[in-house]
Amino acid sequence: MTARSTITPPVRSTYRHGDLHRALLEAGIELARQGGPEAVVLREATRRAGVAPNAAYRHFASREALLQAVRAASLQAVAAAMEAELATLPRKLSPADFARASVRAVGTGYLRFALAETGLFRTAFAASDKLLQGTPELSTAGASGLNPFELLGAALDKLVEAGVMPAKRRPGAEFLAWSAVHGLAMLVVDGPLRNVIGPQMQQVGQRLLDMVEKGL
Amino acid sequence: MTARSTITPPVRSTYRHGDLHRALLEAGIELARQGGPEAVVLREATRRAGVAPNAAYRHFASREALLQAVRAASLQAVAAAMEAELATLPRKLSPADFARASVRAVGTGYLRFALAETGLFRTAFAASDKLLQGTPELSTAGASGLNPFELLGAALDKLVEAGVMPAKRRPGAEFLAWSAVHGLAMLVVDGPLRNVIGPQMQQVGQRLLDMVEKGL
DNA sequence: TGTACATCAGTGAACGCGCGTTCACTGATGTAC
DNA sequence: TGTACATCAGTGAACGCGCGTTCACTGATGTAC
Repeated sequence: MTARSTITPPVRSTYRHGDLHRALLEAGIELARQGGPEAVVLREATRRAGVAPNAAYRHFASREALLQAVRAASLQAVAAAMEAELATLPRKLSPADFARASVRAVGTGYLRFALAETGLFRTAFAASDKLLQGTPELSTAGASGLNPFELLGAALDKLVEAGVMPAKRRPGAEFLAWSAVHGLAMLVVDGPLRNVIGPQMQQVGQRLLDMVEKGL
Repeated sequence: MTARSTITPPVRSTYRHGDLHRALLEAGIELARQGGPEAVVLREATRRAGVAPNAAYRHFASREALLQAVRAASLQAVAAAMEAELATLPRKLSPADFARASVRAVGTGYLRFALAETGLFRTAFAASDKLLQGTPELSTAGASGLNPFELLGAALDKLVEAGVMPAKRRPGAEFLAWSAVHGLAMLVVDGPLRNVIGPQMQQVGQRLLDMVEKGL
């Protein structure tokens, strides 16, 4: 999938690199962007940073640790995409409309991100051997301080506050909305609908959000 | 994840294996069952069949070809799970209720399979390097002769026939229903909800199907 | 019915690949005196 | 202000691993005569 780097690494005049931690992380993010989580390869990251393979171990305990860091950055990027979509909402909506539009914006941001940054999307939400136990998975926030899951939760809360959604249906509603949007993203990005949908994606996405809005 | 085989391979008295094609396929399915698509490793399959590694090439052109065969078998198993669920429906429902129950059964079968056979589920719906172009992906049918996608389509057709769903909303409805169910499956099976949901899975699944039913 | 021979399933050995990781090291930095 | 020295970031070489795949082969089968 992603080829080994053939780029001449940045020549360094100093013995110390200066900011190898950051350089490795950025190389890792670039690898994930192009090839998803399995493309995050320690040796390739060091190659791109212009450094011996084992130098990475001064900054990351293992390949898995680097991957975790890349994953965290990916989640942050998902949150940012959602926030960007939320920021486009007109100010002068009624509370009910604003709440509805917020939920849509969160979903639209998610789908947009999945299509635009497939590799990072897959990295953000792929299974990790590491965190099999413990739950602080989604713990990386965007500018608002909220992670993707929390952004969705906040939008759903508005729905209740505005009286659009009965409070008794609120608990667990994140899982339902998230499932719908996540499923479409996975089918298109990584699954059997890669070639089926495509141009109609925008439209299908909006219909899906209609379904969620009506069905919640 | 899945360890190399330490099992003594079945001792063979004949020079010819007899049915190596089938043996390799079954070994591949077992590997996928335990570890998903990336666990389908040619050498391990030959080890389990008690045969030299290169013997596989008499029956499969490449590792990718074996993986395709395993994928086809996995899809067939998904279809079978759906059919099993459909078979439990009471006969004496009204057409409308039967149609609604059929859609639910298809979804329930999908979710059940994803939970019970995680590895096969992931294998069935993972991206393949091979079929990046061309669309005959889901072309493996269950006993009814329909593949999972077609089973869902048939259930939705019944919804229209019974007058539960307006015909104009029918086109593309597969994508919406499938997305919802697929998303929940992926989040739970391979994603960040692995540890969050779990016991409540049954209940969340039914609420999700409520949402789909109402939202379509 | 018996035998030569083509066919082809499975073997043994080897290839090159790239990976993660460990070891003992070297060289620059910056701090204590 | 100058110097000894501890610290620690990066190096060079090597390890073992398991993989997919290719090569020239060997042995059993079954078909043609």
